Amino acid sequence: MESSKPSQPNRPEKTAAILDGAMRVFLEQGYAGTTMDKVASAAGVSKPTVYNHFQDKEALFNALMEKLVLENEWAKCPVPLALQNFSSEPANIVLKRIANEVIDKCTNSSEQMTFIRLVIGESGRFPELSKSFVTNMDKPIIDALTNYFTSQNIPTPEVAARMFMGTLVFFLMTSEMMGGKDIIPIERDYLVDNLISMIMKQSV
Amino acid sequence: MESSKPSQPNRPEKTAAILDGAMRVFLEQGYAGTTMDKVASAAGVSKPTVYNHFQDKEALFNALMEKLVLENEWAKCPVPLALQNFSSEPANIVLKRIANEVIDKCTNSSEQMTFIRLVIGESGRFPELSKSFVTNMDKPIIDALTNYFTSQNIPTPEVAARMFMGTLVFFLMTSEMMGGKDIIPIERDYLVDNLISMIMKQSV
DNA sequence: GAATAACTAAACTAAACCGTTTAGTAAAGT
DNA sequence: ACTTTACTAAACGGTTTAGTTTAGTTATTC
Repeated sequence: MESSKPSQPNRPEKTAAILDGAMRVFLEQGYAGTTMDKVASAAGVSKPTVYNHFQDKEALFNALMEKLVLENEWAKCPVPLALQNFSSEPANIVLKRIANEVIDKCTNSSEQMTFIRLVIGESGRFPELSKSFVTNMDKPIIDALTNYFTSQNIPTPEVAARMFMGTLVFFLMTSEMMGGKDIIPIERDYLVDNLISMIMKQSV
Repeated sequence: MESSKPSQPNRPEKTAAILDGAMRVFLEQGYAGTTMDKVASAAGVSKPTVYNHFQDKEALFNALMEKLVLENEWAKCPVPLALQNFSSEPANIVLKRIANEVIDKCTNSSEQMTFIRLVIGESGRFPELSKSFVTNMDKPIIDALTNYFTSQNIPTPEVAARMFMGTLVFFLMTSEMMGGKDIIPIERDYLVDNLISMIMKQSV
């Protein structure tokens, strides 16, 4: 007789192993460069098992990306949290800690950078992925920064928030992601300190 | 007898046609997603001709990217040119024109955006490509802006230059490239005007 | 008008890929 | 003991790919 459940639950630990292996392969090979054999091998699992847990390559990719976007360290991020209870410390201290956390998170583990690279690289062929990224990663940070700059009496807080993040992202992209550290060098503390000071001087 | 030239010049117009077809395919399909049959077809050329003009897929990709980086509209860019002869107009007018040219160049033709997306997406597997991009595109702009801000008595001109470009790039990336226009919306003129005003207020 | 150089269309090779099937194993429940 | 469930290793079918070969075309040159 027909079994009523079209897709069985399978073993959840295998699902996790497949997603973990898929993450390593997709992140460094891109979508088209990833083969299902490599995924199965990286997951320590047989290929039919991969297809028992996920319908096809695209379904696996989407499931992985959804997981990475939602579980990303930036989402449960220090930025919104640290700014929510507008800490009583002076603003330049708070902002410097935030900036350093963002930069460290990208420079210490190459995974964050590789993930962003993949999202951007595939944003043409997977537009929903990049929109989900903006919704779950950029928007919370921009909103939190905007609120914080509002509380600090910065005249145009939405603009200040984008200047703050934009400067850090541009620095990370050119220096780390694109190997431009020695081409347009700038000392990290010098950039962060003066970025913060230029923004805070606007306070009325 | 052996012909003394291992690689004949071929017809230069065919070389151009191949590069043109390759550009269209590589830009929208990425490296791994591009097939040599699609390139030949897009170029209006037979596949053996492609291989007569370029040794293999990777050589064609590298030749195309080198050409795009060097011939890019940003390289012979309005930014360094417009700033070289520090025009006598007021700084906020000059900067606004620059900002609008950068934004327009990205929003009007999707090609610029697709090119940057490809460079970032492949920067892991083709690190020389992204370094060449930084050298030929980012560095001239940052240097020109730094010189300009120096001439305008902005205290930390290297930082101001990175804030200016970073804010614009972050805006373009989130709004246009990643489809975040409606997720974290901001009016373009509002952003540009206040970005410039916040930087120029630093003038001593 | 024969030789040459650059090209074309089409078929081909060898390898890789996606997704499936087959046969069999290990562990659990009944 | 027998069945069921989740898995494995290996192979397979059919497609796609990078790159080559073959045979023939066009145009120029001598």
